[in-house]
Amino acid sequence: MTVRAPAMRDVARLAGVSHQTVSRVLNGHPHVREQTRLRVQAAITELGYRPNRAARTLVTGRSQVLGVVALNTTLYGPASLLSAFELAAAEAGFAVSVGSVRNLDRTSITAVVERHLAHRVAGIVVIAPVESAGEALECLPTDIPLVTVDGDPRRPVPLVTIDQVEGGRLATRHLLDAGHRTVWHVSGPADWFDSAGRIAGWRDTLQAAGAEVPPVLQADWSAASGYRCGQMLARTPEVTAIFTANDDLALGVLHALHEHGRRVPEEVSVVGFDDVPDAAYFIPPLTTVRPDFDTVAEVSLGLLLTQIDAGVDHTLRQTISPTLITRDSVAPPR
Amino acid sequence: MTVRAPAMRDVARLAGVSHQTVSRVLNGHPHVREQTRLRVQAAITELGYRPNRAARTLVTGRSQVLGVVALNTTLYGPASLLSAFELAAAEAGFAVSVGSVRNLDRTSITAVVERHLAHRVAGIVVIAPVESAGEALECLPTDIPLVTVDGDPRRPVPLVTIDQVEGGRLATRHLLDAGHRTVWHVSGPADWFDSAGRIAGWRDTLQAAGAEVPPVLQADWSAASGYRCGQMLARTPEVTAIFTANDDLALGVLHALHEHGRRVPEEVSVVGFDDVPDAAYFIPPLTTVRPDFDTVAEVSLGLLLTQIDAGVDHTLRQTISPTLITRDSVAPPR
DNA sequence: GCCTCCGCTGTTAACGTTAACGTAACCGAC
DNA sequence: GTCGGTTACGTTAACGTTAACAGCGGAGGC
Repeated sequence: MTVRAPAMRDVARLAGVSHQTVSRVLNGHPHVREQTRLRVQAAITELGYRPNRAARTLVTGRSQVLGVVALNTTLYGPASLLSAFELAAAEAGFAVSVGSVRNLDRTSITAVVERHLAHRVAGIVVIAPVESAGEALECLPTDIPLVTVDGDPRRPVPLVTIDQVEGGRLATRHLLDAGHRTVWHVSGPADWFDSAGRIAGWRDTLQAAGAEVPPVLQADWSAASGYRCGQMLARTPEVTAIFTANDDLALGVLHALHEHGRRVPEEVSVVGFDDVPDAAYFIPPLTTVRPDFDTVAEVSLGLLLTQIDAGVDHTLRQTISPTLITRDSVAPPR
Repeated sequence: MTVRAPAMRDVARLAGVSHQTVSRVLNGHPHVREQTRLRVQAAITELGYRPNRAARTLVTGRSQVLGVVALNTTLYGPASLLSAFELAAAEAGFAVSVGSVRNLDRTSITAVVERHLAHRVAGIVVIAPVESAGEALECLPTDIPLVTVDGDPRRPVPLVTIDQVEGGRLATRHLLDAGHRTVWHVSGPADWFDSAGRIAGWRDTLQAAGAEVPPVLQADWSAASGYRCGQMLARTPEVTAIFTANDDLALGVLHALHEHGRRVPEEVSVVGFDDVPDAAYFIPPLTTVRPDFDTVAEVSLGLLLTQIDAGVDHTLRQTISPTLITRDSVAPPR
């Protein structure tokens, strides 16, 4: 038989005060005598008292929990983001409840959001950079703080995002600067905003330089699909420079190139995106674009917290610029 | 001014019943007339009513939330596990609150657990396969359902784990069967149980075969440290077979071998662990050991749920066997 | 000396849900 | 026709916390 966990009134009784005074001590209210505060704190530690968040949530109407809606937390990008966000939230005294979603469809996203809402989360972060996520957000109660990460740039929702366009530019410009006449692109799935942004940056840069714009090779985010695209690219002699929408795709491309005996970077240059920890040990070490996930996490948490505290919806959007990491996979064309 | 969210009594009033009847409908209790149930359900959808989980938690004493304590959710293994667990939990009607922890030290692990306890989580999963996590668990209230994943095999706590020893055996035996006289090992950090298990399996197999047991090269989990070990290995002519404790390490080793002009698999064979999605596109495609994270997630959730429902602590331990995935990085020695 | 204000503390009433119990109505058995 | 049992509800009382307000001293101003 387990005994009931100690509640506020038990602490109060032991300290010889009312439960309200205990509450005041716990919440750091002013107007509590130092001596009383100490007595209460002693009682708390003696009983091993832990405040019941559920009761607090019930009476205040808001929990100290942040809900996250994430798409595929197995990928390096989302996983990094989630981890960074969780750490930042913990520092601010918030717990994080993740709701992964298997599919991109609207109903499953809505279901996850509903679950968060039922728990009366203080705010929601949506890390689901696809069209359907934006749609699902449309028909949501507007009275809850919400931040979208890598979401739809056109939607009137607070948004913090990696500057995908800038990333695409960085990669493409780097290859052009190395002397390549044009750059081929292996993109991510069409419905991801990440893909669209990177394509836009790539295309812009090409056009601004007066270079020919080759057709986009569309893949998913996997090395396997990168490999398939890479096989086509490897067979096309005029291809000398490739920008892939992430590092996994780059690995697949690298592999296909290797199989076809096309040497990197001597014959073909490759630039990736993400700077996964492994990228420096690809063969050859991969030049890539590094998004700063820590900053994205901090900024999005900040946006969420200001909404929670002030109740204001600034409809801000913050853009974090990525940086180019140069390694050995780029060289001038022969 | 936002209006108060509808509560049970609002639904009850609209449906012309008592709030208790609404509760019964919501919880699927029997003894509710079909007609009444429909009236209530209609009222629920009309008002857009969402039950308040906090109130439920308060009165029942248990929330429908599972707490996870995880170490580094950026690594492929933990990320996969977490994602799989979250999906499984959602299906069972549970939300998942993650508590990442930056360091391995006991206090930070305890802090995360305390946070979960304050939220009155229904159960806790600890995915922190290091010594210090086990210690932190020692001094925890025993009245909360708890499952350890990849934890300390010696501790009397329900545990579900990949059979690390078997994985080490699988890899080593495969290399021995290919004709190698012995197998070198690049291990993970010393305080991880994963490392210890894989080392044990490797050593056992070597000894059972009467092969010489080379010294262990200890690394962390990163490709960078794999590369450093790989450089030493590459300079040692008698090395013909290497088993690395994960695929990232293998990538680093592969890279070092390539740099030193030692061809894989012609001169040196390599086997990894984890089967990350990229492994099939390493150069050469990596033979590796695949743990079944989905099963681990399902089993650990199952263990947790039986503890929650029955209140029993079977102190079970379930071991999930990994499988060998053969690709091109292994060949007979010359 | 009285009135006011402020620092400190206690009392009471919510918050929204479930558990426990009460109460009709109905049904079949004897 | 009474009795026990079942079905279909309603009533009341918790759960543990915070908010609102009340009270009670003592300090300071007139």
